[in-house]
Amino acid sequence: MAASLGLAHDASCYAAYPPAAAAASSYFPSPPPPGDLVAEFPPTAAATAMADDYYYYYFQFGEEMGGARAPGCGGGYCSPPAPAFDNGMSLLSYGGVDGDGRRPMSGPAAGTGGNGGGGRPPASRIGFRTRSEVDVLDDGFKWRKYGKKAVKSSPNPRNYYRCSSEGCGVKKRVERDSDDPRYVITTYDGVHNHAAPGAAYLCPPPPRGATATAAAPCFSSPCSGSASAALVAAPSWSGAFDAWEAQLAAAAAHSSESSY
DNA sequence: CGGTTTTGACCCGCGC
DNA sequence: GCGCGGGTCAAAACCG
Repeated sequence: MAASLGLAHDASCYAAYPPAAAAASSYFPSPPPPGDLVAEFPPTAAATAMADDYYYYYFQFGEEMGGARAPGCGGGYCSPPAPAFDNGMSLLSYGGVDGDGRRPMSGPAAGTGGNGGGGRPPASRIGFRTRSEVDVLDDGFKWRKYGKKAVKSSPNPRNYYRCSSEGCGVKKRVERDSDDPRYVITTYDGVHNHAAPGAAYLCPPPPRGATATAAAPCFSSPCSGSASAALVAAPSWSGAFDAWEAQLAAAAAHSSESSY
């Protein structure tokens, strides 16, 4: 099932948090810098086919980007903002469609500034392409498999999962990239209405003394419930950033009494 | 024994 | 209307 042996630690570090948090449309405190945009759309046919109506994130890890995991990664959380490209994860592209079904992507602007870029806010359906040897990446949530289907566009079967939490209708699809089996394409559909059981991965607290413009690449402490709620509730990129800033501000204001 | 996985059947939307 | 493909259901098997 979920990553558990061998590369498990790496897998959870590299790919655990982005899906769940991004599914909440709130993962990234800020959009990736334009310079890190390699392509507007997923590079593979399978990925492209899956990106018709949801935001798609293309992650690539480690050695290919010349990056190195930050020391704290194995302990729990790596932040994905720009500075974090040194932590082994890279956001290569992201895209989506606007309300007319077109792909309006012009880089990060499409999802920033409260939709000011012309694109709609991040959709509740998000896809990731992650390089992993394990099919099911541990994202902190508990999933129950409810289907498996051979799809015509890929020689690899597609697996369907539903969040096991009662009342949470989030689903995800997992399949190997037909063009490059080293990659796993994971699609999240919906937003969790609850905190992740493995919340330490998903909503880290800001580091003591951190500022909004200097997010540390990795954290390892569990987060508070309020911080989690703020992140989950953030409706857009800007909202996510606001939430992030709120966390930072709160941490700064209460650093003397915070208890991570 | 309860939760999860498996897997064939079924349903539904879409294109022709 | 029909066939196809994708998504879901649900019962049985499996597992801790």
